[in-house]
Amino acid sequence: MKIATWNVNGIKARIDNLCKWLEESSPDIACLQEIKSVDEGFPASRIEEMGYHVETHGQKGFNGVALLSKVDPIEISRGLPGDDQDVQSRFISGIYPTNSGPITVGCLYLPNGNPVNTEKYPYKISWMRRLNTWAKQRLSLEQTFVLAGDFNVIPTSEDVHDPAAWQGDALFRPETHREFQELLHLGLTEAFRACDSRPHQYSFWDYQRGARQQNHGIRIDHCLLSPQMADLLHSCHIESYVRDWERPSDHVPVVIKIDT
DNA sequence: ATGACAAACTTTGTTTGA
Repeated sequence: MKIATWNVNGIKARIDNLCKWLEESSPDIACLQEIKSVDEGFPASRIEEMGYHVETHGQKGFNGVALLSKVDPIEISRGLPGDDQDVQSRFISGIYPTNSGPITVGCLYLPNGNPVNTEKYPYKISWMRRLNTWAKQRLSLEQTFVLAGDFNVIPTSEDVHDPAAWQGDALFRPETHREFQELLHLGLTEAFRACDSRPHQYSFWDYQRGARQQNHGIRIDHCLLSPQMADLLHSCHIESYVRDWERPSDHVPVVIKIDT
């Protein structure tokens, strides 16, 4: 089965591209970020007509995440636990039946964190610690899960065109890398790197400065797998051609294939 | 140092993103 993550940068502006992509790529489960819509404004019916079940966790104007699936979920949970004051819609998780038993899919839009000298950066770091707690709890139960989404983390210098330009940026700071490594050290597998050792494979290109044409990108959309999920991993690839469609998102889908 | 592009709301300017 195919599980995909894609930051669509606005569902209302991207609905045509999304339907075209669902038709062509046909993921079994799709994690969407930055839907930038409240739940009532999400164009669910067009997606349902294509045979997908739709679950959203929206917000007015920005953020917002959604889970699309060919099979109905067993259970859906909205929001990342650990901070009752956090009103930003950045996390939704679902449990889905497969031939290999139930799997949990966590769809996340991790805070960007810039500018780093504002409250936005500590919010990012505390959000990463809450995500760590979420993962640790499920690892202790030996659950089969994937955390898929826009992590807003450039893992290494091989995942960015110009590392020097990103020094000090919230996506590339040592403390950000430390928190990302903490997640990996729990025993999670970063699917793309487990499958593909080539440097400079990107999932985001800025709209500005001809970044796509010059391949000035960054790899910030990731799939982190629990050991039980990593055992099922068949492959992982980035569908970068979607960036060249009319009116594209600045992110492209990242897809994992699982042997179930 | 920063914001050349895009999306959505606060709508003919502003906020946010990366």
